Formats: sequence, structure tokens, C-alpha cells
Amino acid sequence: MKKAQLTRQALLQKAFEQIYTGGYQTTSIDAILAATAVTKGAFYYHFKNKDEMGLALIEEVLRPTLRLQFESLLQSSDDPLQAIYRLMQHLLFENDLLQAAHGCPMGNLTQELTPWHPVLSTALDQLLQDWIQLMTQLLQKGQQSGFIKTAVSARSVALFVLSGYWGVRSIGKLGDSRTVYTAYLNELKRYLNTLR
Amino acid sequence: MKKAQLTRQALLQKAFEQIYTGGYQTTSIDAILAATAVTKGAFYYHFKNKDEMGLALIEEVLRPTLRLQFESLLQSSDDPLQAIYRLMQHLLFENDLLQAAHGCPMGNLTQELTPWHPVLSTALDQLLQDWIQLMTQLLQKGQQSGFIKTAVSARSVALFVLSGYWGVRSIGKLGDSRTVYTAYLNELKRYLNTLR
DNA sequence: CCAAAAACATACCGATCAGTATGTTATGCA
DNA sequence: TGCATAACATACTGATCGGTATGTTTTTGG
Repeated sequence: MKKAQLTRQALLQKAFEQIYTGGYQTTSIDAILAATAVTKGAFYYHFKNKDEMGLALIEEVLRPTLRLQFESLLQSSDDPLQAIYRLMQHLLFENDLLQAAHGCPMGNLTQELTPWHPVLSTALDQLLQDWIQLMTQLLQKGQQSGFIKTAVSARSVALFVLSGYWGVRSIGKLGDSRTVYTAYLNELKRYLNTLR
Repeated sequence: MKKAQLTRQALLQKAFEQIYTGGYQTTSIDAILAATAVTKGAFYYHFKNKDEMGLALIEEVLRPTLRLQFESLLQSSDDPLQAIYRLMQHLLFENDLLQAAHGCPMGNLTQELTPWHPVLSTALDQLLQDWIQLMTQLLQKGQQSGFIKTAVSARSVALFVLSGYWGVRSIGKLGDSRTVYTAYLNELKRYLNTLR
């Protein structure tokens, strides 16, 4: 990789970390520069402004990461319900990029930016739609292969599951996230089994 | 009510509106003052600083509102599962204080403040714990009166339901909230029935 | 009615922060 | 090798915003 691309990646990476743990507004460009030992001139050479960096962050960091998670989800089991459960378990407990106290990166950004930043919100919406659609298709395939009863709406289930995930990550940011997550996973497992 | 208390209430009310629709950081004190025709001197007479106003907002606006919602929930039906469903339906569609595009006030604040504001986060956590506990007790009563199977954990269910609610309100802020909400409610109803 | 405190008004300050202006150095290519 | 441009460095600006200093008005109690 060219050296210039390396600094760009470094900026995006540190920006992601700081924004994930501290929020978008709270993370100043100066703080990112201090953490990366990059200067302001370099930053504004690579990005027109802070928002464009945010956009690049969504497209070049968040999107590939999510894609990766979902691919491992697809390979984790033939049974889509078990695959979904394992994914959630992984996202809540085992993934070392995600930390309990800091919630879901995408959920965090959505919540913070939605009221006042239409451009980034639209980008996040597109990501979410992909996410929903992938899980819906997975569930539909599960219905065709007889794993899941056909009486339920795959899209509703996908939405229901993702809602629960976003929500529990929010709740986990407040109190004792470990016990919250285990309680949630228990009930999620029970819920998923009612779909068979 | 004394005149001084009226201005205090006006400040909290407008602050709530602006913070609910625009976020905590984005809402400047100056903006609140402009909306209320109150001056800065009056503001800092009533509140030591912005954060103390945020705390008053949580305790004096959010808490009573939630309490009100829950009381109407308790009176809405003998069947706790139906009561919960009706509450969610009401919160998502019928409540005119809450608007689809702006999410859940408490969820919004939690998401935005958690990373960097421990004091307000603690206050929000206490509110949430009340919320969870009330719903847990409601479910336990439902188990005792035979509405709900005793095999499930009331606390897990409460957490599961509240997570879904917070999550779907987040998701609803992004895209077409109406269809999202209806799909969610459909699956929620199905889920709740599996608890019988 | 009048002092004292409550309640409010106005002008200002200092820090932060996104963004810019203007440079300098590194790199690739003819 | 030299030059054009990419890539970065430094110093600065203008606006915003939370908070303060210092007033003035209003209310209250004796």
C-alpha cells in the first residue's frame, strides 16, 4: 500500500476507535490528529471536512466489517436460527473489536447523528437496509429448507431480532452489561426456537 | 404556581423538546433561551450549569412521564401480555408527545451521553432500572395469575421486550418508521403469545 | 412602606474546534 | 535530473458556546 493510503487508513482507524468509544461530536479532529501523529494539513488533504471523513468511515470501515460478520454468520451453521443466535452471542461477548460498555458502533452513530445530520444518516440507513435484507433472505432460505415455520414473516423476524440487538447494546452501555447480555441471550434463544 | 417556578418549568419543557428532537450537545443554551424568551441570567439562576439542567430534565420531566405511561399500562388490561402490547402500540403510534422520527427520549439521551457523561448516565440508568423492575413485577404477577407460563424468566422477558422497543425506535429514526413499527408490532404480538 | 433577598437582565470572557491560508517536503515521471 | 504534483506541515481565523461578572427589577416579609 502506498504511504499516503497508509496515513488515510490510520486516520480512519483512529477516528473509528475514538468515535466508537466517545461519540462523533465529542471526537475532535485535533484529538484524532494527536492520536495518529498526523497534522491538520494531511487530514484536510485526505478529507474535505469532518463529515466527509465520517462518510468514508461508514463506507470504508463499518461496511466491510459488517460484511465480514455476516459472512462468518452464513458459514457458522446450516440452521439459520442457530446461526443467528451464534452471531449475536459472538457480537455481544466474543468479538474483541466491540466492547460491552461502548454499544454497537452503527447504533451509536445512528442515534447521535439522526436528528441533525441527514447525509450521514442516509448512509447509515443504507447499511441497515443491507443488514436487514441479508438476514431476511437467510430466514427465507430457512423457511424453504424447513427449518423455520412458514407462518411467520421473515422480514418481521429480522427486524425484531435486529431491534433487540440494537436495544440491548444500548441498555448494556448503562449498567452491568454482562448480566444484561446473558439474560437477553437466554430469551433470544427461547424466542428463536418458537420459530421452528 | 409561583412565577419563578413557571419560568423554570418553561425552560425544562423547551429544553426537553429541543433535546428530544435535536440531541443534547446540539441543543445550545442560547437556543433554549431564544425559544423561551428567558435570559441567560435567569437560566443560571435556576440551574448551576447545563448538566444540572439535564439532570433536572431527567428527574422532573422524564421520570414523571414514564411513571404516567406505566400507570396507564397497568390499568389497560388484566392480561399483562395484552397490556404490554397495548403500551408498545401506544408508545409507537398513538402518543402525541413521542414522534416516530425522533425516537425514544430516554434511549436517545442514553446513547448520546453514555460515552462521556457519567453523572447523567447514572441518572438514566436508575430510570431504566425502575422501568425494567416494574415490567418484571407485572410479568411475575401474570405468572402467578396463570396468564404466563412459569418456565420463562420474567426479568429476561422484560429486558427482551424493552430492548426491542429501544432498538426499533432507533431503527425507526432512519427509514420509513411506519412500516417498521407495524412489522415490529406484528412480531411482538406473536412473541408475546408464545409466553402463554 | 421599606429593606433584603429572590428573580431576572446584559455584556463580556475564555476555551474549543472546524476549517483555511500558506507554506514545505516527498514522490513519480518524462 | 528536473519539474510537476502529490503529500504533508504550521500558523492562524472566525464562529460557537458554556459560563461569569455585574448590574437591575421584582417579590416578599416584617
